[in-house]
Amino acid sequence: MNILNTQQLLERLAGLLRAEARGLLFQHGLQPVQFEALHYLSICNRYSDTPMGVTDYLGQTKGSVSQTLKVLEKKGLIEKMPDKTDKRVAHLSVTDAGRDLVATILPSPLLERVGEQLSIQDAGMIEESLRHLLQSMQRANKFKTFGQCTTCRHNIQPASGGHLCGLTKEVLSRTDIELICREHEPNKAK
Amino acid sequence: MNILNTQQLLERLAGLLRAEARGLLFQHGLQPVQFEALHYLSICNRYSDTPMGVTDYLGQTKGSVSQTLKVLEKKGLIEKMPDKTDKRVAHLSVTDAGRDLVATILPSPLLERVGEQLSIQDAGMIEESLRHLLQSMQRANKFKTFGQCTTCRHNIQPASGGHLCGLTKEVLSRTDIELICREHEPNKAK
DNA sequence: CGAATATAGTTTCGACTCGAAACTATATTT
DNA sequence: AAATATAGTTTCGAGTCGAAACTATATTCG
Repeated sequence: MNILNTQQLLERLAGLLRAEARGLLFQHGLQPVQFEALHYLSICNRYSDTPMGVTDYLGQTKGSVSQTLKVLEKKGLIEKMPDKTDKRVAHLSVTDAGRDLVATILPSPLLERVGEQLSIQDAGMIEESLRHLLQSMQRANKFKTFGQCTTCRHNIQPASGGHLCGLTKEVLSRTDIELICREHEPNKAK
Repeated sequence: MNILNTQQLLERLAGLLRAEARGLLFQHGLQPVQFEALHYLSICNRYSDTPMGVTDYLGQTKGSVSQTLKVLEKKGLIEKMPDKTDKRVAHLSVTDAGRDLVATILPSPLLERVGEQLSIQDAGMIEESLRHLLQSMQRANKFKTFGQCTTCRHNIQPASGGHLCGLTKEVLSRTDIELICREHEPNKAK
């Protein structure tokens, strides 16, 4: 396998999809990250549809997410409702307009056109190849996702500030947590 | 073909590669887009190693690109040199430090490990699938492709041997044709 | 119980990216 | 020679994001 070539192919494929989404999103005045939040809210369960849920999913700070959600709400794509029992938490529901928007972006119209033009065999081979490759990459990582601490369930943020890895019990510097980790395990919805 | 599923696979694959690169890049204080510019300069030919070439490639404004290049130059990763004949244009060359940096990011260490573990047949099928899918998507779209001369309709191979660019009317060396070009336009669909 | 602490979320501020437009300098066209 | 086009830089304003301060509500613990 020509590694560089394969990597280039993957990146250009993903790049085409991202460029298409950016273009469609632009017509609605939305940023990619804002759409990611909207998409997440359209597929997450009722324990995960809160600002903190989005924060965990996106791996950003809650301050940034708060602003992202403000935009989505102002555009009428989501609605905020207080939790019945815990008055601190808010639940976010995607409006009909929001769901319509998600449907225009996903699945990719470009990829759909391609799918129609490919033969059944070609399409099957492509899908099988992608699945095989992803499996291999996960195996090469020993099923680890190599993410950053902000999205890792081992990460603990004590009141004293800074970060602590619950797995190694070590204090992590600002630099540490930007790096990807072999022990990374994604945060699960709470 | 399950479009949504295929799209998800592509995005997860690209996401793994991007997360890995982000982590490595952070150690050098570089943004992903800055590395993209550096990488482009390390593989483009002498008609394309200018600020405008980078601008076309990145799809940003020349103002933004100017700032990106300023960062790369300040870090000693590229060098600027005036064109011999046209005093308006500058050529950008990647320094040894720049090439070293590119080499640590590309090819992906993760993907390299995967390549070692796959069988020849599996690897070939994956690569072929990706190429097939990208071709289909590029045909369904009409994006700037920035490819090599071998796939460019400007490329002419005279009987005398060697290569000739039909656009610039210049003879191209063996190394020339390995580089990607901003003027690249794909050959008619095969 | 009440005080300390933890948690959900918002607001504010500063660093940074990016696009638009003004600007300089050189080439090309008419 | 003048008008126009092109390469590139600088400036400015809008937007994103993280850090930290802040509000409000829950939970823990002495």
